[in-house]
Amino acid sequence: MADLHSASPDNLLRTVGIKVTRGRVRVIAALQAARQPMSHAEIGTQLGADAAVPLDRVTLYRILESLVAVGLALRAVDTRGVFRFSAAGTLHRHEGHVHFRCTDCGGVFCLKAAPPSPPKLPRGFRLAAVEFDVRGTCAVCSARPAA
Amino acid sequence: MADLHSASPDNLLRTVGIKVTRGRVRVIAALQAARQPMSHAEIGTQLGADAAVPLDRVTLYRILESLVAVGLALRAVDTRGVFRFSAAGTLHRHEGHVHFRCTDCGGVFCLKAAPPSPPKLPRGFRLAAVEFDVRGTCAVCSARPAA
DNA sequence: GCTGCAAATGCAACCTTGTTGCATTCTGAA
DNA sequence: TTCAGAATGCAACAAGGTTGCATTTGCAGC
Repeated sequence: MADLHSASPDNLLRTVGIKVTRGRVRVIAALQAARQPMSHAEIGTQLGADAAVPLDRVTLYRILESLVAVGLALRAVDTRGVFRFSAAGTLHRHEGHVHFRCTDCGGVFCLKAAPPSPPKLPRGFRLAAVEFDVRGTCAVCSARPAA
Repeated sequence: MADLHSASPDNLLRTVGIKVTRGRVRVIAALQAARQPMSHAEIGTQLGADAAVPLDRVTLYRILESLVAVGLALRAVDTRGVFRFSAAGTLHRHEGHVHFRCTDCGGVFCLKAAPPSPPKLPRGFRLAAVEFDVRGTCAVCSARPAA
């Protein structure tokens, strides 16, 4: 399985089976190059500066949405309530392990730990998904002095 | 220091040294009565329904801001990027168990199961909170035929 | 290399959440 | 009772995010 950081955007898109468009390729490249999760505004600004043809605001939202849907990107919320996106670490589904979410930068990190088994539900309840979220401050943000 | 849950809103406000106003009293009462952190919109709706005189939107923001500033309320961001507020000290109530979120009606139910222990973190990471969210359909919504 | 269709895009308008400025009202101490 | 400063209400604004719809484009099938 391809590594999401070294693989080319084109191949990634083909692998997951969604159309290869210029916008998606540029967004994936930007996310791969970023060291920190980026907000929608940051991605838009960077793409606008990099290319003669800026990407439409709404299209960017929809591209990010589609990337999150197929697992190529991760979405988190920072302390100001703004969505931040990052390239997914690996191509395998994000069901088999646990996420650490940095409440400062919005980064999502995949932990090695196995997720716990779902608890017993009351009668009539139907289980759809289990999410084990660990929150705190990542190494980079911990080292940085508080703003 | 008085218990933040049993103490009357009036006393709490006097204790921290800010003015006792009708708006603040109502907001604290609502937060104390809530079982879950409430969004600004939820508080506004509830106060509007409870009283003949609804609280101004901006005033509610400022009341919440002042309560957070003096430590009577806590502010967090939910997964949709919306601020949620809770009476200070209520958080410990929700640490000892697991939540089930109904994706249909949005209801939150507290399960009896004990939450799993937090996994080992990489070097430099700081743990703040662990959230074990189970999602699905609650008994009522499961019984009801799909819309 | 065409063709057709679903998917993706661009544009405009809109909604929600949160903030700022300013005039008015109210709290609480003197 | 008085009154200064804090709190409130109203209007307007800003940022982030979503929806509807017409147009363009990727790509599968021929």
